[in-house]
Amino acid sequence: MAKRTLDAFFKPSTTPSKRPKAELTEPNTVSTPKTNNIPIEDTKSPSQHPSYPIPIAQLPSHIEAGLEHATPATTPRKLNNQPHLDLLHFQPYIPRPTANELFKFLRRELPFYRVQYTARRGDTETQITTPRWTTVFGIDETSAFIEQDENNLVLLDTKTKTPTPKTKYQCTPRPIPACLDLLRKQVEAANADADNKTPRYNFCLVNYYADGDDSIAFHSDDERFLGPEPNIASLSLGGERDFLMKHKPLDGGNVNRTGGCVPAAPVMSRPDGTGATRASSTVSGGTSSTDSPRSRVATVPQQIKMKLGSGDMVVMRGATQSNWLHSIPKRKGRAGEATRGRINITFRRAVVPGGTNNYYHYNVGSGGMYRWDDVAREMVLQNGKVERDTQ
DNA sequence: ACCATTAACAGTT
DNA sequence: AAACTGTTAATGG
Repeated sequence: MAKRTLDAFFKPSTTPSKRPKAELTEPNTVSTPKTNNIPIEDTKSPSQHPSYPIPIAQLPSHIEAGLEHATPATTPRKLNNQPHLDLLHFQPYIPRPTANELFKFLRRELPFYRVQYTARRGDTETQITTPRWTTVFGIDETSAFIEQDENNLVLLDTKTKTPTPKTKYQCTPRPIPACLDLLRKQVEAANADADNKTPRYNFCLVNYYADGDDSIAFHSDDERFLGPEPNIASLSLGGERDFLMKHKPLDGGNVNRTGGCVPAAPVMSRPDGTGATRASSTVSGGTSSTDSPRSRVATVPQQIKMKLGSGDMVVMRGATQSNWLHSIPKRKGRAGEATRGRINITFRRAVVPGGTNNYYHYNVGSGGMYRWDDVAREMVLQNGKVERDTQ
């Protein structure tokens, strides 16, 4: 393993393609194969790092094989037939059986959090418990985890190539573990454009929707810390859930913006300055009879509903985030579908430290860490050990 | 086809 | 943002 130089790392070719991305991407975690009598695939040591509350297992060889040989499982369907809409839907990206195995693996191996935070609404403060389980890994592009000695990742400032000062972040950034980093590389490759340019994600957000009560409200991932026209790949694993999209209101008025994977930090306006993103209404459809005809005009919100099944991947790009809202609504346990548990993994690229702070704040927070308990069949707070937690 | 019940949806807090 | 409330739509007996 010729180890690349720092310089090589920070100047990852501007040459698109060609060189396997593996060369360009952040090294991640240990990879010390033990050569015993056991198949090396099953002896790969877990990803470890001081920022992790627990070691994170590597993918079982059968899942890894499935990912490498059968991905993408289908050619994506393009959805760009509406204003500002530009997305790809792989149905699926990972073959269902493999996706289901991956779902169980990640649910069992990753640390999750039920983040609580306060939101200021005008003059009132409300306590909010995020209605889903979350976790996150990654670092914005102003820093990078570099393999210093063997199996030792240190955080360096991208420009100065010197150790990142503790004061740079209000959180403890964590490198993307090997099991997710493999996915990251493959998803990047699957997104090569006509010029063979691929996105370069540096963040991996994971959501676990345990049942139909877990959800995410309408929002856009359009914070400035993602740069303009962000490319965000969203992978679904496990139970099927509805994914809703609707165009942001067109009319003037309005203020708020929604942000990122949840509450955007401070309010900011869209890159184009119009700054409006709301989850409110608009409507009309005109089905109702009680509605007086005069009261509706314009703003016909086009709404899209799609089922996201295990292994499906949606990639939102271009003007999508600045013009569309999306959500995973609550669902009653009907055909048992919404009760099956679903994991969503999103890959994205943050360009400034504010993004890192925001993501760790809202996806890890400062509360306890939970892990899936296969016997109890639910997330269980990990007591005892722990934990110096972020920040 | 009708009614009763529940889920989805729009609007407010 | 997310919970809550009132209204409409879907469902199923």
